[in-house]
Amino acid sequence: MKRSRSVISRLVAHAAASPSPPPTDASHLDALRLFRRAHRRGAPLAADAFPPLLSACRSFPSLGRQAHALMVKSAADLDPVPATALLDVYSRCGLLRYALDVFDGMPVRDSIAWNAFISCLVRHGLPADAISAFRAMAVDGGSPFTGFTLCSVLKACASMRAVRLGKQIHARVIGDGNDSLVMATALIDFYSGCGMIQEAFDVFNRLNREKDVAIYNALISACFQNRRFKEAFSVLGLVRPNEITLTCALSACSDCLSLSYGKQVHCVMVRHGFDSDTTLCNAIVDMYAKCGELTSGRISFEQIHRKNVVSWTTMISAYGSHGRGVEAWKLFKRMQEEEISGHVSPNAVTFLSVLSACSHSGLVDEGRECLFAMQSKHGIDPGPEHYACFIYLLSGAAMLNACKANMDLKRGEQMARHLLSLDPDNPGSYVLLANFYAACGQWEGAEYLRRMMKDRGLKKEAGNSQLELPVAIEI
DNA sequence: ATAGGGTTAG
Repeated sequence: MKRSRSVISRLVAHAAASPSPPPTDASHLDALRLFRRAHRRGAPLAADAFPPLLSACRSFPSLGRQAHALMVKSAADLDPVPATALLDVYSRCGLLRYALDVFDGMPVRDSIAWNAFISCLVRHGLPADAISAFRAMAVDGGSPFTGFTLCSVLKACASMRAVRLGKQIHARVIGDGNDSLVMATALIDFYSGCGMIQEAFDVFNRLNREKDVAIYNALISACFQNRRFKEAFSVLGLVRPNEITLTCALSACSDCLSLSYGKQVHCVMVRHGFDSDTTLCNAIVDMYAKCGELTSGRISFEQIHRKNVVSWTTMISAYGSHGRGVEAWKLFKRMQEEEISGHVSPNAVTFLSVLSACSHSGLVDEGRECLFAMQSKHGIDPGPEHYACFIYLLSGAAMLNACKANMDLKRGEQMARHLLSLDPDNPGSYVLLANFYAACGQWEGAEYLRRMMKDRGLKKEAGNSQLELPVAIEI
């Protein structure tokens, strides 16, 4: 018996969909409150109540578990429609294990269930498993491939560089007469990922329908990924840009160090009022920093309304690569202070950026503190890259000390000069080099450096030795 | 109920 849509389903769907296109955390919360009220009054739980409820759970991952429990109680977990919605919630919340369990427990799997499963594997960086699932889907029968399937598998092919399979899919797409924009965009992205830029252009040019901004963005991004800057900029001129277009353009400006073009993109962004898009703002900060305008980067960073992890990490690594380790460290500290109100926690990349910044400035104690804090305070296990960075930091510090102890003037000078070129405005670097000369008995060199410091108006603050290196190394 | 284009490190 096919019942008409339950009241609870309609109510929740309505709340989740308002304001119309993009559901927000607030509208999801409204939907959840509505559901709870109806549920407490004893409204019957039909299977069709769950998909809209589960959409609302995307903003509150822990509730997905409770919805799952209700589904088991009402046997809705055996129905492929709500089960697929549940799988998708777990997938989007990063709960891979739960998502796989849902798929395993489904007695009936239609194409959409398979598609959601494959998409989940791709999203979690398991392209080989996604391709295996794709083959299993073919064997399974009764659940034919759809355009959704092929789009997800193309993404897996790009990360696996599975050119043969990707081309087979392309052939099938042509055979099916599927010339949708989404499919063409996925194909462009696939060819781009495999370094086949000409094939990407061919897909674009052979498409006989009106193109949208997403497919232009895919082509522009394809050009940049394959370092075809000239073509990228000429394609850019053909489209009315959105936030994503500008983000692509900015990462290219960072790559080819084109400050003048980057500034123009910044102007376009302001003119379009795109300044609330955090991803785009992050790209602006990065562009200024990579093009040498650290101060402009910092100003843009401060202006970001809703800073996320990437905003903070970008600014920290900007300081790091400019040899401003102390500034990077201060910003990292400030990030943790604002964490309480702003809910922005550092991630593994943030810690690597901090470690890297410390290593470029010889901040051994700070680096060590960072490495320990990531485990004990934030529960993130350091990966090999974190240890490698920390070892590099220790060895750099040990090296200069060794040069000093062995009076290895030539090697020590090389290293100290490198330090100076990284950080010419940091008085600590001059003092370090001067002390190194003094330790080696090169008094003229020491005097020369102190004079140079004075001429450049740099003063070393007493008791604030930024680059003091430890005598003994201990971990 | 499922699919396309974007930012951070090394």
